[in-house]
Amino acid sequence: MAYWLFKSEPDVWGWDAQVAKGDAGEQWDGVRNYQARNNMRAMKLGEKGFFYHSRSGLEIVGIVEVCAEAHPDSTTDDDRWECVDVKAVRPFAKPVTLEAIKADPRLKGMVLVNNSRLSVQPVSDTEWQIICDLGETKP
DNA sequence: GCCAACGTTGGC
DNA sequence: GCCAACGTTGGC
Repeated sequence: MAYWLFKSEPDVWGWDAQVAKGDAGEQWDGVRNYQARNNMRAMKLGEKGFFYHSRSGLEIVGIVEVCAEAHPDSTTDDDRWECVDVKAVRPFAKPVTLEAIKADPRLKGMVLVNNSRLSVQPVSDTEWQIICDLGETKP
């Protein structure tokens, strides 16, 4: 079971908007980057990911779950781009800020720290556990 | 709002 | 196939 991290600017698509979609979820569209797309292709139904607010907020605010595996992105005719559907699972009791992640030596290897521009990233089991602990939220 | 870092494009 | 120019992302 792999873990992931999804980034979104809260002004465009934030946690509240995701929650409003309920269990039906919503497609994670608009990704136009091969690495991010490949990560989505690798996702399996039921896998979980962090929901991160980029640009303003800069913190992990909740947990989402993949509720549909990769399919064509309906926001473009370009068949190179695919997306998964995700639904909100639960919010973080305590959001985990980028600052806190950077400050934790155990999280030095995170993609979020080393390749901040990648919008859909893998998260290791250990990183998942540590961040859930920091957020006082069950994994 | 700025700008560094990164990815993509396209001329050669 | 190289690399300069350009566009975009995201932390600050």
